[in-house]
Amino acid sequence: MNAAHDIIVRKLSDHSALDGDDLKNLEALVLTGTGRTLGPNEDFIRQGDVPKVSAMVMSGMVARYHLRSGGRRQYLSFHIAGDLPDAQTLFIEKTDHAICAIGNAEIILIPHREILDLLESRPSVGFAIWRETLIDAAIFREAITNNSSRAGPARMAHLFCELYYRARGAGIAKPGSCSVPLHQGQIGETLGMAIVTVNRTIQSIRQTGAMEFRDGELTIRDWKQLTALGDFDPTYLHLKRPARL
Amino acid sequence: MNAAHDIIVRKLSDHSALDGDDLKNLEALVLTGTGRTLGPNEDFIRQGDVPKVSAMVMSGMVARYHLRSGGRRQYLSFHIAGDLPDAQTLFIEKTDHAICAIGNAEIILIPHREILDLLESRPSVGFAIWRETLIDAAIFREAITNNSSRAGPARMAHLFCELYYRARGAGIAKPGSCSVPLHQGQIGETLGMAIVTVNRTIQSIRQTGAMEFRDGELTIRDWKQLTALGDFDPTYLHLKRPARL
DNA sequence: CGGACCATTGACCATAGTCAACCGCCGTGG
DNA sequence: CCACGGCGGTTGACTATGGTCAATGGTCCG
Repeated sequence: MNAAHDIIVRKLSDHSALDGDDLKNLEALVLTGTGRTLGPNEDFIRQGDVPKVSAMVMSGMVARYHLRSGGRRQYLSFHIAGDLPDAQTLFIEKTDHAICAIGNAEIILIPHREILDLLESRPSVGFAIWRETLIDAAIFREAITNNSSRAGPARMAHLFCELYYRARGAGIAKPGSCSVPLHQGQIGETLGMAIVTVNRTIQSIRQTGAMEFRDGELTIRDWKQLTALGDFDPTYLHLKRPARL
Repeated sequence: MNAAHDIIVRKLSDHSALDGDDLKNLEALVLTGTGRTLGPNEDFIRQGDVPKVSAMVMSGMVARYHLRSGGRRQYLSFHIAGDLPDAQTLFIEKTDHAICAIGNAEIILIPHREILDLLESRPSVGFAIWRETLIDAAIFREAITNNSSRAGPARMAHLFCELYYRARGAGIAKPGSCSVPLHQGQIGETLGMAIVTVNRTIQSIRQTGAMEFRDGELTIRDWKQLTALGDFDPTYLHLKRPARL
């Protein structure tokens, strides 16, 4: 695993112009963080919490989700190495959604106080983090469109396209495959589909030869076909350097 | 109509602590803006644009939407007086969604240059605008949950609850009603429902006596019943002062 | 070996989509 | 002034996608 400062520097300089002093301050910032290892399904933020720290994902995958009255979960987004899944707690006190690990994950927790101090002294670092939260919002918007206007197979294909593309961008994908440690039930709670429908839809896509998904591993067999099926256009991810695919 | 600086001061001080100098600078900021009047369905940002200004809504309603390949629209959010529907263009160059007016609307357009200068000189104003964009993101998250996990009537009730609650918060609702100049087809493109289903769902809710929706006017007949039907909890809107209902 | 959990399959059902027609209103133009 | 056309809303009949219910198999772990 890379060191924390490598991960965040890579992530933020991917889309923002940061000078040497900015980077030095960023490295100092992550040193103030404390590591934490999470097991599958373990929450580290619950709905209603008022956190005093924000997390950066070091390895594995974490997810944000709403807990509906009645107990149903709705997964909202997934986050991989370099992501800041709860940057919004800097300025929104009471969290309106929970965050848990999907599979095993490692995060570091950085005190809000340290981040806020850095925002005041180095505005360009603040703008870079702000931009991160804006890209998050773009991903949420795409999820609205995906879950509201695409039929089952396209909806699922789009999700897998996004996860693979982002894993590529983060440099944690193997050639033609990446880790997606989701269960079929969780995919259903992401796409708004019943678990049986998830199962059947995965099989129907598998039969087209576009991809495989099994045992937490996503394998791309035909990227062009998969993106066509999912109507996937990565513009909304706002990755400056397009991932090699 | 109120003056622009009244609207933005009201909006931002609703959830952020701004001192007298901050407010003075905000008022100066909106003076640099130019007004624009929009007709129904008129775009003022198109997908792929690289705008040099950001808008604040003065009156009426504007909407963000995705244009899918094939021409289908997916509405993502609606914005009323005081909202900043394209603040994200400050830090994300290429817009990934379009914005249009719903009904007649008035906006003012403020140059990015002026806003960015203010962010550097008055960080707390920047934080307030940042928080605005984070609340936007919370609304997007709720839309994911709404459109993905609620059945037709609940989904529609939730949308109307949000629109009324926000209109209340912005001070532009009448007692028990507010303007929602959407057509049934647009509601379908918001909730991911076919237009016939929208029509039937509106009628079924109307029959419960919870609300009326007709000719662009939303009338609340039984707020408690409507919120129960829509499973509506306004926490995610992060309005400090709860709107009177 | 038993139980828990996840994936898979089958049979049936319900919600919501498609297709099509009609109504009422309004603005335009003959 | 009235006829026409367009648009939004409404209704009906039919269809299909996807949900519910239920049972089975496989794997891992205690």
